[in-house]
Amino acid sequence: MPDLKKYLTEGLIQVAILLSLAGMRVDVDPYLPPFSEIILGPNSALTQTQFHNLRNILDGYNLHPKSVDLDGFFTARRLLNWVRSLDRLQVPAAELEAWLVHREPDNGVSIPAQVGLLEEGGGLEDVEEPSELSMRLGNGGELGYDVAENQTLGALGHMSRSLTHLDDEELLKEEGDGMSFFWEQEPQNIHQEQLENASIQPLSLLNEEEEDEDEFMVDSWRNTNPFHNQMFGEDLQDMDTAETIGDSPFSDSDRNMENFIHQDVSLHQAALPRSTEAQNTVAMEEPCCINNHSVPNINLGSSSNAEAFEDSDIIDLLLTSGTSLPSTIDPLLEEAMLDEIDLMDLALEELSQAQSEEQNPADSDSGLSLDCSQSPASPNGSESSSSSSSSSCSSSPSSPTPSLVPEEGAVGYTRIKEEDEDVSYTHIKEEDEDLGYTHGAVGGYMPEQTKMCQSSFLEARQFHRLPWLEHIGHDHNYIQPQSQKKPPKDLPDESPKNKMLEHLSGRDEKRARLMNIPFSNERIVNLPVEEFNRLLAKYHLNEAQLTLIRDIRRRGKNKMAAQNCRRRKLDVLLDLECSVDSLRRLRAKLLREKSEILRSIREMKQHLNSLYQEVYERLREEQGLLYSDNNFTLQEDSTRPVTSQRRSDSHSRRKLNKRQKHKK
DNA sequence: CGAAAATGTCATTAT
DNA sequence: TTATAATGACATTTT
Repeated sequence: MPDLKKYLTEGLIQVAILLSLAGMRVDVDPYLPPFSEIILGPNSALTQTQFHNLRNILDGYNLHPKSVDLDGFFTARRLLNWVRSLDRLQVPAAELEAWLVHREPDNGVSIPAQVGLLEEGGGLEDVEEPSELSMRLGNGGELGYDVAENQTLGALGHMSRSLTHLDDEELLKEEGDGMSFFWEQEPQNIHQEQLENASIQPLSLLNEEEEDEDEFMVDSWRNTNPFHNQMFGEDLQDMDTAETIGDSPFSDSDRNMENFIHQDVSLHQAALPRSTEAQNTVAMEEPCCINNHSVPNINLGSSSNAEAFEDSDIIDLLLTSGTSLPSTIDPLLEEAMLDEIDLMDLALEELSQAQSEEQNPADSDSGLSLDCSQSPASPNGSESSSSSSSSSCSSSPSSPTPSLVPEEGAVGYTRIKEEDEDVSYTHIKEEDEDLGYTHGAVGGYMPEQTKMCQSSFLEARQFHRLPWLEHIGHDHNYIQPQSQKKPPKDLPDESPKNKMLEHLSGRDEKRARLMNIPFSNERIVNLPVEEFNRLLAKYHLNEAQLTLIRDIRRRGKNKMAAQNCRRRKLDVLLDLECSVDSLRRLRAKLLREKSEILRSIREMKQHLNSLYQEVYERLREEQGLLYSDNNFTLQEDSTRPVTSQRRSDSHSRRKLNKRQKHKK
């Protein structure tokens, strides 16, 4: 009776605390330490076992002092102590929900597994299941287990599935092992199934830069793994294993997944009661308080609040890795990275969004802008640039230009040339050489103008920068060499007509006129070599004229080449910027996913922890035994329900099995 | 008028 | 070998 009274008192206190928390919606974190102390303190009195004494009990064990199993055993003991210390916690579901609701915001995007259990249909089933279990327990004092029940475990179905193939012998696992396996198995179970996702998802993400990353991640996560078991990514695995090793020295190389699973299954059945959830929360928050000396300081307990939990948990995960991780430094680095990452995430997110907002428009326009900056000089160049940009634009927004400029890259160049040539040809045919100076040149560039005008208003913007565009479209590009640059200025003594022409034409054109070049600069520049040579041969030109003509041609071509070159430069620059942006977004996305996964892992562990608690609680209630985990273990096989057995009976046998497995 | 950007030109190299 | 494109560097022009 005194014990019962004690339990009730504790339960009342806990309920009161939870209600207050839920009602007030106050940040739980500050309350947790005292809260857990209040709850666990008394319980610990009942269940606490002197950890150092446990080693004495181990005499029967055939464990080598240095063997991992031994450490694992101790860890298990501590875990069990902790679990039992929580056994009396009974919290209504409503309270639990409140708690979870409160906690969820802390986690931000992620939704804790517990929440999922409560909120989702499967979760409801789970909640209801316990009643059945409790009845079973009440009747037989044993935890019944069968596959069918497992399947009803909704959220836990994932694990249950794996449980179905467990061997009976596996059921006999010491609690410690169970716990350790519990920690260890998760990764394996999950990883094997999900590694593919891990490897694939990032890749796919590359192509999904624009999608809603958060939702995608979370949804996929939930869908694929109701239990949030899904883990992908080697680092996660590493962390998990590391944690296992670190927390529970049970770094059994042969992680007896089956054993673990078995217990887990039975635990599921027993843990389904809502109180479990509450216990989970409590357990999560105050693991070490139970037995500071004995509790394995499950990293879960290390951090009670969500935020601190996350960071600390990650840290724990990373730091606790004793052997599995390449080095202990890596975790530290990773931790630091994670901290940075979280901040970076936000920053990048905002940045990327801002950029996307700016760039998308700008991007769509960027192509235009590029063309604008590039095209003004030469339409040919614009097309060429568009070609280059188009290649980049596939990834970069600059691509829009293609619509304006259908031609592709080299094709664009050639085609443009042909076009120009055609135009020039027509002009040549239609015009006299005299006209060629003015109309010829103008006509030659007309296509350019039209193209430019069509390309975009931005291009037009630059048009008015170019006098020749504003007027007849004369290209003063084909300017004479520097030696010839001065002369035009030195020739103010031209007739008004010449002045006008001078104003309209480039210096090269003026120079050509002065030299009496019989054809337009445009033709000089744009004619193919054959035509050009034919043209030169057609007229009897002196050496000075030929030199000038060749210079004009060279400069004109180089001018266009320079324009193309600059255009390409800009395109490359834009492409790089786009690439950087997309990579940033991808990085942020991956980081978010990573944190989400870590969070899910933590939650899963918490949940399973609570399940263990629940199992022992049930056993204790039904069997009326205040046995300690030291003396009793859970046993189960396909033919019998879960039973508690004196450890002494099964101790050696289980160890034997374990060893055999090790050997395997 | 000066600064910055845009454009042109030359020299060089590659194709 | 020639013609031409590409490009860095510098000059000139434009804003």
